[in-house]
Amino acid sequence: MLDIQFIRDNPSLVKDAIQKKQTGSSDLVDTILELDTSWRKAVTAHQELKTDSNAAAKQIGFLMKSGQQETAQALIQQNADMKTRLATLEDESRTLQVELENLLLEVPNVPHASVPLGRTEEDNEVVYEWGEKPVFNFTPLPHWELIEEHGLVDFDRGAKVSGAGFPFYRGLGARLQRSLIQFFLDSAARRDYTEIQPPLVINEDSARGTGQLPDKEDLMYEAKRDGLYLIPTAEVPVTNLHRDEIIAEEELPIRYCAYTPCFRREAGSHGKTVRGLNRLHQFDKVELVQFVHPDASYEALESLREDAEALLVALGLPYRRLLMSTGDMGFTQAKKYDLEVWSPGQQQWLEVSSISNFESFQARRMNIRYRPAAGGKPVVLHTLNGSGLALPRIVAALLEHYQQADGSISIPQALQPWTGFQTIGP
RNA sequence: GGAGGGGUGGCAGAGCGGUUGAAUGCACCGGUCUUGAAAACCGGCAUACCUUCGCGGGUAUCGAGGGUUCGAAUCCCUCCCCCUCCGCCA
Repeated sequence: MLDIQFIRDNPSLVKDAIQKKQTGSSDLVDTILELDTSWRKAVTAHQELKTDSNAAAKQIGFLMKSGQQETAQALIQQNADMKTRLATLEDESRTLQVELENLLLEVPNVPHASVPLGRTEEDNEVVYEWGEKPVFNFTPLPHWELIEEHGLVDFDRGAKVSGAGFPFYRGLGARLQRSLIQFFLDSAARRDYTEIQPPLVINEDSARGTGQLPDKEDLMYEAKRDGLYLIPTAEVPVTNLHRDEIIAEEELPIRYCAYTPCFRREAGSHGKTVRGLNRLHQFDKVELVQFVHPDASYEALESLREDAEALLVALGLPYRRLLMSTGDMGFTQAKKYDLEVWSPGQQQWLEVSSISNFESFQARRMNIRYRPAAGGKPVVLHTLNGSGLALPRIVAALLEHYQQADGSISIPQALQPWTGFQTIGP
């Protein structure tokens, strides 16, 4: 969420952000400012009365101790109505505060100046493209046919055992995916990310911290009985790792990588875009997360992006980088890139990474601050994250990209040290 | 899951109904002393919010929430977490 002080100082900027992000009416800002004024009035009134009552209590204590019971009793009588008046004022200010906080959660992050204005995904800008789309002297198959042919993933039995979108990977399919995970993690380690194995379930506070709650509860599987959610991405537990902490400035930047399965309900997804490995309820992902000094977050965004792109380059998979427009970038991000890999068997781009700078938006919700080395008050830091990378679509693109005329699939050289095999098939 | 013990500032650890945001020690920062350092001594050292042009003033916070009371870190209730023992278990 945004700092209330920032909204007080820059109401038109915030209104503008709401319009650009298409998250609702910018009247919200006026409502918030009015509420803020009445809240502050109520707080002041309550605190002033509380000052009086504290003074009276102190006085009574003093009288009691010095044996002046009667004077003390008189004072108690005199302030008999204090309690109810206090309770009324407290209720009032608390109600206003809760109302205000709820509205603050509805205000989206302000997009960075470099983000293109847009309404839909059509308005995202392709800012970079790498690699050549492969040319085949045969018709390339989509990955689900290659998978079927080589017995790499079993969708039907997954559907029997768990449901659609919960496949079994088997044999070389399982080994290929595991090798990719290992490759991604090892690459991250070389780039100074500390590996984390986080919990795969999170409590409500954590879901709120990264912005899954309120509003996006439909995204997550819920273990109602225990008040827990299955993680939709490692971003949630890993970013919450430092919730409610004050970090020494010298420790920044903090960089974490984590491999986890991710669980998403994906309610309402159907059709050919969800065929095969394109969209699953459970999928693997290596996530990169950074906690950085506010002055360094845009630099960090570019380096995080490079960390992800280096993986695609190493695998030799053609990809493009999209700079997301204001209308398509999401509620919590200030700036976001998507990386899409080319799927020759489907003749379409597949999103395999999403790389975002949240500035202080998440960190303020989570109350993550750093203590300036020069001394002074703690300052809210900046958080970023990006996939490095999401597995199933990489597997899909890799199978399709490296399929051979004889039906076999070759493994890119860079990956072979991890797989231990050079081909799948024939 | 059962029984018991406990959660206090960066850490350790007092306080167990009144003037306590909280003794003391350690750590940290500044100063005195010293050629320099150590030691010793002196001083400082939580967070959030409200208010003020500013100095400052105020409110809240002793795991979380609620209650009793003129007054709660201290008493009561609920929940969370940690430790010990028992049970179960990869």
